[in-house]
Amino acid sequence: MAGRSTRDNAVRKPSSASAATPEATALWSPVNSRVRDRERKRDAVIQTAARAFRARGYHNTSLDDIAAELNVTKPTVYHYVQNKEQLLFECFRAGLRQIMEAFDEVGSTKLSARERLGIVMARYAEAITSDFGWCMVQAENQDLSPAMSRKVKSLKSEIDQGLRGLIREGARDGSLRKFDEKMAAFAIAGALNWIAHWYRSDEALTAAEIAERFIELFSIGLERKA
Amino acid sequence: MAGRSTRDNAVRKPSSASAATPEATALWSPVNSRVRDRERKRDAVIQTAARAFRARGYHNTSLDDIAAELNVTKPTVYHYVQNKEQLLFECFRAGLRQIMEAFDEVGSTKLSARERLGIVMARYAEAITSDFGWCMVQAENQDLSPAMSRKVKSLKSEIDQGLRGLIREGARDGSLRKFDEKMAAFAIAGALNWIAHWYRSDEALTAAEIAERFIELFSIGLERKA
DNA sequence: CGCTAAATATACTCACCAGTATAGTCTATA
DNA sequence: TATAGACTATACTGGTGAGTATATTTAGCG
Repeated sequence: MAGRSTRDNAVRKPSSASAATPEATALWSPVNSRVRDRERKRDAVIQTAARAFRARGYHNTSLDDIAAELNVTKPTVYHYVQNKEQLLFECFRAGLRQIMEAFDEVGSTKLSARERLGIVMARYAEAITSDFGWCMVQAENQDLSPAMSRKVKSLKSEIDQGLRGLIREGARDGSLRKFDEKMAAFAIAGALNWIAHWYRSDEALTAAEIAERFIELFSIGLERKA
Repeated sequence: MAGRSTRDNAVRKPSSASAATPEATALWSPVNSRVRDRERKRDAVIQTAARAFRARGYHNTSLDDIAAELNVTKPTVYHYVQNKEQLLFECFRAGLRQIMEAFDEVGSTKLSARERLGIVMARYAEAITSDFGWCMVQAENQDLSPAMSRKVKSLKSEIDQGLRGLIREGARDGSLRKFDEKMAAFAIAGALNWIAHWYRSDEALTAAEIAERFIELFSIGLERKA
């Protein structure tokens, strides 16, 4: 659908742009517009799968369902992904990427660990409320082959280590008090991941507002100051 | 297995206990020992299902699997539960019960809301680390028929309301500061529920120890006191 | 002992669905 | 305009697993 309409006007640029460097020419050559098109379609497949998985669950969504939502048939879906499992994995990875980006961005700043943790939590919440976020949380190991499961676990562990790292740094730079990193990271990740279970798009609060409250809660706690 | 061995010695008590009241006699009559036996077996089915679901996931566990683990065949399982969905629901309910009991116990004490919240959280953590706890967390709506889904939702909502209630009371009795109840309840429930995703029985910390740390975290937070 | 009901098993049905073999169609390009 | 290959569809296979029809055994009970 989106692919069909974008393809036509992208096709014949190269003939007029042959003065550019070979690399640039290659970028806009028809064959590469096809490649980009393919990627765009692939993304659409993954996005549609994510929405379907979130709506009905992974096991209750057949590839025929997904194909139907894309107005194509099953073999077309298989033309873009190897199998259903990989589809879930791609959804998982898309959600993960958003969170990893937050760590990357924040890693190159001079902010205190506490401030960085807050930023990561906000981006985390944003990611979790997306269709991909749902897949990230739900992509439980039992749905995946051992090989995929290992991959997922190691990627999830990166997030966990990122959180623990920030908490540890907070103890060093004095912005956070000393506390069992592992438990703190699990508590924060749990609270954030759980958003995927209750959040609906008609929710009164946005992801940013939810994150704001969570940050306050994990910062100063619930106990009344004596 | 368990059913087979317990049946034999439970069967012929009534003959020697016929001096008791009719009610007591009835309690120990063969027909009632059968009833109790049936319930015990049913519990065994549910317990086994919970363990299997936790180990391999709901959709990757067939009723043949469960039957095999009980050394019986599928129709026997169907003799104790109506269908697979109900099996999951019973597991869910077993986990839920433990948490509801915590609320009940704590409701009749004179403790501060903060103290009561701590006790509930500890029992909650305990429940979540059990096989039933896993089912409770995972029994997502997409696995259940609309009718069951509604039931599950309303039961889950009771827990949520219980948590919110304690937080609200804390603001009244001065043991907790004022804070968005809904978000606080979601954060706490999320952190606790998430335990089911990472906890393994060989975990260094017990459920009680995890709860202890979570309680501290949610009480005073991570921020270093200025 | 013989009847009744509970408990369990054998041996199916039926639907669903992941994945594929095969054959068309369209498009860029030589 | 002929060809290669990218894309998509039709129509299948094969396996799995929920649920059941039916028979058989076991245990209580008059």
